[in-house]
Amino acid sequence: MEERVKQIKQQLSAHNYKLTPQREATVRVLLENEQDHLSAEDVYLLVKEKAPEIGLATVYRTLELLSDLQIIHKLNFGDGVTRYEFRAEDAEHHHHHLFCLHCGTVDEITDDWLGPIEQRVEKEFDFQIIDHRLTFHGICHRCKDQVKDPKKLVGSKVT
Amino acid sequence: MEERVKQIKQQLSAHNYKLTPQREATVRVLLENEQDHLSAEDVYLLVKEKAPEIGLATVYRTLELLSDLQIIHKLNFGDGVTRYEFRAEDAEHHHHHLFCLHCGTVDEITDDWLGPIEQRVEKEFDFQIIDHRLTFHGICHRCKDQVKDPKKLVGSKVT
DNA sequence: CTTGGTGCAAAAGGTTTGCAATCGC
DNA sequence: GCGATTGCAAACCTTTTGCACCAAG
Repeated sequence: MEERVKQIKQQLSAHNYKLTPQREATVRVLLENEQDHLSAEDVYLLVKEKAPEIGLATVYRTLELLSDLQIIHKLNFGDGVTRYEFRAEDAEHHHHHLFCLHCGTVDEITDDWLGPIEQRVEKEFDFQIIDHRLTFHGICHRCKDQVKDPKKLVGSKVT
Repeated sequence: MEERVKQIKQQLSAHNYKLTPQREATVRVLLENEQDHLSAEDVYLLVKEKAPEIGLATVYRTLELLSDLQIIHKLNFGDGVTRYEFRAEDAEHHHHHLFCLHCGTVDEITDDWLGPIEQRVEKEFDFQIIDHRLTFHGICHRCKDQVKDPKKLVGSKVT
């Protein structure tokens, strides 16, 4: 935990940015909720508990900064808000998401199925892959008993 | 073309909706630009050429309706706008997107690599898959000569 | 008539920006 | 003191909604 904060501090100063108290509070919230895929608003509310004076704009600016430095990832599941997650140092290309259409929860899965697929895409379509997004939309194990007609969930809000 | 309009008309009336002139104009624009992944604004501007009196809200309502009836798909590549594409009758689970981080163009590729992967996910994570999204982010063949440092494109606007 | 559909303008919701105040060398 | 950073409020942009009006059975 502390090492990770320190490491991020170094990444920031390498680009001439400071780890201000607001930025540190934001980073810590992100670290403490690493598997939650928080939205900016979520982060804001959590940071406020520790640093009540912080403004929403600062949170947005911090998230943007961390994203630019590739410390965190922006995610978009089409439900209207951007979410953020830490970038795994190496496993970047090997983790995907399970988005529950019923409760909106995002679970994470890890695997490296896409390696061979990416090679084919690069070759066959002359497309230089930098990153990918693979998300499965469906019903999570927590909701499966509550959903009678899954088809109903398809077209609606989510992209 | 005409058959497809007719077919959509039937799908609408099956749910007690009419194919009004505005809806028909919208559908035709979608059909005529089937591989372009248009945004609502794009559709609006194109429809206006044929039916200048149409309102943006009607376009949104029509797109929402078509999406609810699962005639079209909403897509979101994290660049701030929702895009729309026709739902292939059967190949639904077998097409993916190549999103160019430089020019924003979306190309489509078809394949069925994900079948076995989906089976594993359903089993291993007890997650009932309804749909998926697989998008490769990178540099398309049209842009590859203009981009010197692809890494620069990673964190920025796009999720 | 009556119901569904439309256009317009206003509202909503998430995100960004301008600017004056503030912080930390 | 000076440039970076912050908080606030206003602006922005896409999408949704309220409402009066229109159109077709």
